[in-house]
Amino acid sequence: MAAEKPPASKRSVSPQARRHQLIMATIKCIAQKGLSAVTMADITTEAGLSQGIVNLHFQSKEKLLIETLRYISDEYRSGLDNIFHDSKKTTAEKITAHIRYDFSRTIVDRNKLAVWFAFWGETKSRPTYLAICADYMADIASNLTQLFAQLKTDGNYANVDPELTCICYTALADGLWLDLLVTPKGLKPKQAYNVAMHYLATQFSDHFQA
Amino acid sequence: MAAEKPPASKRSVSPQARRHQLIMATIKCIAQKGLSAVTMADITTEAGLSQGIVNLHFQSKEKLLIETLRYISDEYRSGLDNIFHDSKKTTAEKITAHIRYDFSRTIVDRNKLAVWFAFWGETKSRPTYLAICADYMADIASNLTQLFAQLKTDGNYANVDPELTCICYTALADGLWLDLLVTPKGLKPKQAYNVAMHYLATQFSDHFQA
DNA sequence: ATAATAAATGAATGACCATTCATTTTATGG
DNA sequence: CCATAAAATGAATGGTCATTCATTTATTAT
Repeated sequence: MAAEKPPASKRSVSPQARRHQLIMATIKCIAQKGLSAVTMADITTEAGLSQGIVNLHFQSKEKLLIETLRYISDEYRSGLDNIFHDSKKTTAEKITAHIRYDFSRTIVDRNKLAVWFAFWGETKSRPTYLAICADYMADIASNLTQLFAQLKTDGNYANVDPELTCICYTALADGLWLDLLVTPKGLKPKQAYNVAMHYLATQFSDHFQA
Repeated sequence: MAAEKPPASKRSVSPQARRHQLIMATIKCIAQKGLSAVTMADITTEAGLSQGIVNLHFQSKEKLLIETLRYISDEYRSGLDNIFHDSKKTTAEKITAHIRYDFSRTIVDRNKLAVWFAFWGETKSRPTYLAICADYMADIASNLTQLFAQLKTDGNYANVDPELTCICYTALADGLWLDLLVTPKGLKPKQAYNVAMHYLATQFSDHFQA
């Protein structure tokens, strides 16, 4: 049992894969029906599995929802961590990569955006959701502030306040995501990226172009 | 019946007042329990009224929710309209008033913020919610872009793109609201106001101080 | 006062839905 | 190939909740 890890298991799929499959179905269903209307039946049907499967793998609907939030949080955070720890990039390149990532296809996916905002809308009443969100936010803010502080030094930007710039950029990105979710006919990802760049150019004019 | 309008009616409260009372209770309940968990019983108890009252005044739960969204949309929009049409203010003063308003107690109320984000999180799956949001957003963007264009002319800001500045400011404000909702221990309304001003100062440096 | 009308109540109804669990299917070790 | 265990199924269960409506209460007109 503990003797060997699944060596190319022939079982249809591993429990871990099944959990992942269910999380994917959940994202799709929340986007389609809204967090307040998704049912277990919606999710299991979307996944092409039976009624009881969620309780088997996640114990309850609530736990599945929490794991879904954790999944998209972790996905986002780890993408940014890779950029932050990429020793081949300069500070300015890391910042550029960060913004590119923020408006890349992986992140600016309307299904996932719908999930983000669905959970954010419930954070006031659900401490668990809040804790997951606050956790990854603090982490990313810390990294980004560091990058801005570094560029301030490197580029002799006496007037830049790295913390302020981080708060402003982060809020801007959140707001642009909201725009992308709510008015898909209006703003496009490429434009959203340009808006973000426009702001950074006001702070680091020698490194970024509006 | 149609002969005279209610002349200081002695009825406990008018139907209109009762509807308002129920909308207020709904805002409070959504903030407390989240959109996905509020029940009719929660709302009617909060309002101190009976079970059936919502169906009497709004026909259904869904219609009450829509009216609630419409209420906060209209409240926000009308506040900004007053500022925009205030002939005693200069363009710069109107912009300042707009931002002050965006981060005033009336707007930055965590109960109302929770309601905004609760509905935004569902817009992808509910066309009616989307329509209400898109409507007031377009309206406000149009006014604000006009103000920025005017200030560009008045202040000789050759490099300012009024539309871009409007998109950027609007997204920034949305993101700051999210911060105020999600991390109330972190950002305070006054700071959020300062962040917004910091951005405007990058565009109109002779008129605004960071 | 009294009748007529409108507003409000809250117990009863029925639909919906998360969860359970006895049964079936599938995989693995001997 | 059989026995054992793990995974998956889906019908049945019970709880929750929006909605209804017969009844009660309050208001106005006569």
